[in-house]
Amino acid sequence: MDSLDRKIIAALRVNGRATYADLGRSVGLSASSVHERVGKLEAAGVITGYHAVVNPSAVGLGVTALVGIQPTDTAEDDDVAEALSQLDEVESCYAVAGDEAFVVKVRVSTVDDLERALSRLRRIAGVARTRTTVVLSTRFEGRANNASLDSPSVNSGA
Amino acid sequence: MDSLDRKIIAALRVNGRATYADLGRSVGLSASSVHERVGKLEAAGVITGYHAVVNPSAVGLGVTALVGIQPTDTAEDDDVAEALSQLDEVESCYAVAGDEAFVVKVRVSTVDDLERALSRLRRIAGVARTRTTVVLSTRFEGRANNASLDSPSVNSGA
DNA sequence: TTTGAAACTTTTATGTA
DNA sequence: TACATAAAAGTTTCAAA
Repeated sequence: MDSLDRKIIAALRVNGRATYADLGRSVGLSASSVHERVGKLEAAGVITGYHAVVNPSAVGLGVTALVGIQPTDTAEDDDVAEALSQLDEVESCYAVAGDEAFVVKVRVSTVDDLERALSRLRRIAGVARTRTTVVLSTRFEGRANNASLDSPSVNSGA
Repeated sequence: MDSLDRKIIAALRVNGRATYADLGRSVGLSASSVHERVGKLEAAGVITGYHAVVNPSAVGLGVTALVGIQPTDTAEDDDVAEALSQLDEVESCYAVAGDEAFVVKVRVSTVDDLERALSRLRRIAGVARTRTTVVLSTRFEGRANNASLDSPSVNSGA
């Protein structure tokens, strides 16, 4: 990964639909070179995908909550995570340090749906308690950290 | 928004670089019709952008933490949020209900960097205390909720 | 690794139903 | 709206450097 790769990545984080020709113009390479580099970045697992971002309210998901999951004494983390992944409302799932095993992000339409989702979460085997933090507004989300792209990365743990 | 729009959105969430021709094939519409619909979805603010997703470790951001921000009595939320947005390490910022004003997601290279980031957070005017939850592993993140796309959305709060 | 050229595909504007 | 068409643009492959 050199500085050109980092520039290409930064550009694709801003606009995931940028054409190779566009990218080439902005980094000073031919479209075919960019194509080659992007292919390698994808193959190396540096770029893991491209996704359209949708306004959650516009698709009827106006309610967001962060939920800490406290496990029972005998809970198997992997089983709990698997069960969490089965629930459509759970958008993200982080295994965390502390007395909670996971923190998940839940998105639903209404507070009624939130209530139902929480009761579903609590019924998962291995879940002892949940602690819910309701999101009042999303100030920003999923922003690129460009600090990491300005300087060569030491850690290539792809 | 009809069922075709929802299918197009779902497809673009899975693959943000799908061509209009691809999308047309998968929803049974011509490329030009898809182009027209996607343009409208973008203009209406339903689709807010397209982004490449990068493996954080591969760009040297292997340490993630969720940090609750407790405000001082006199803190102005908007000022705190603005200050949070100035920090590169803060990837997402949610205003929340409860005794914390915000929960933020922080991404850095090392625990040393995390320590520095937290001390930076605590120095923000209006921040009384922080509560940090270290992420041990990301089981999944930013997954599409397809439940919202199966049925017509009532809430079009774009 | 980069490039330009060639073959192929997609995009995008226009006209029509 | 949706579609077909066609010109412009982009993608992708490949041989050469």
